[in-house]
Amino acid sequence: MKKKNSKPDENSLGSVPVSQTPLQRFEEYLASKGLRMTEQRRFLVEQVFSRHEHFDADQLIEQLPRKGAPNYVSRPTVYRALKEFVDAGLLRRFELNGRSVYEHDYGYPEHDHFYCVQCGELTEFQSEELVRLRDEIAREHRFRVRSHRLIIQGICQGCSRRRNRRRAQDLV
Amino acid sequence: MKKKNSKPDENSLGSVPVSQTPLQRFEEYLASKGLRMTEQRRFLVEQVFSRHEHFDADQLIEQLPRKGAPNYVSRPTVYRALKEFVDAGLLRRFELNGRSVYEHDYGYPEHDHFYCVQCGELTEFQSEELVRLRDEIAREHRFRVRSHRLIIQGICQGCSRRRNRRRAQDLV
DNA sequence: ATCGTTGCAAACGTTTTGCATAAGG
DNA sequence: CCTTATGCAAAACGTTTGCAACGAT
Repeated sequence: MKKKNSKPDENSLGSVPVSQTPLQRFEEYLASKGLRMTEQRRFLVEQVFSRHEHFDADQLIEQLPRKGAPNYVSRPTVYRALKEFVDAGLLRRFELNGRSVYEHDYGYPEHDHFYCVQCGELTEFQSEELVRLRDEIAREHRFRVRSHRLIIQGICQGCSRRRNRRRAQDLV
Repeated sequence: MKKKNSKPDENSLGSVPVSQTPLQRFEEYLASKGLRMTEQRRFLVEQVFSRHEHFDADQLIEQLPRKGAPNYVSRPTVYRALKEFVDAGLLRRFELNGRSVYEHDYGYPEHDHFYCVQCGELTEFQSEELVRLRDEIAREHRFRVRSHRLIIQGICQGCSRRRNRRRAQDLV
């Protein structure tokens, strides 16, 4: 699956001021739950926040050292850590084509996604108008909003152009 | 998973006039693809449209005759049929908690969902304003919309009340 | 008669689990 | 020292597939 992420401007809408690094925040979370900071968890936080991109468990594992190498982390530990990261508010999880996809949550502004059914690209967008409308709809239905997930499916600009070009050629 | 569906008024927004039954429409789809109408497919269309509710493959299979009984349909055939129903435009598919969930699409107006993280209830709502905003955002990003999927997570009115009541009791 | 469809069993890919060992606080 | 965390192997989960027998057109 391809991905593209233009990191939205941190100074614009929805951005939460970050006073701690993800690692510090995770340490705090662990402490509050009586859990422990381990080499593996520390390393995984580092890896996960080393690049801002959507990823699934397999993609993360691929970018990690292989079995035998220095910082090897086993598959179950990766899965367990991902769950903790979500609980700790570091990551957000959603589902796409039957697998779990993760993205940065901590210190990252609220946003939604376009999903191109042609090339599989997932692009972010932000809309405060959307959040306003969401809250208004929820209020009307007496629903207490925690969060939401919106994916707009269709054809991205790139694929749209490629498609038209091809269609034009077909006529020649 | 619990479900509740107040079927939105067919005369209101987004509703498409239905000139054929789901079965007729499916027959047309099959014919157009050179596929065949079988007892199993006919029976499954019937079952799927016998009640308007979200369901996953397992829930559907549970409501079907067991192995040995008259209208038994095997698990693989159910899965194959569900895929065909989606292709034929009878059903819409989405993912929730790692499994595929299906809902009526044919003749049913566009809508979105509230998902109560407390009781797992999935409730529908309609908003033409939302569709307008979606299209506007997509236009700005030169994205060609095919469809979208929005789930608003939070606490439903019922759970909200139950929670407050309990909290009030705790104070006594 | 042809070719799509079915049921079975077995495979699949992702995620989770039980358990003995290792290691953080 | 006590308890949580890890790695391993194996299981679990929802879903898909190969194939021989069946059935619609």
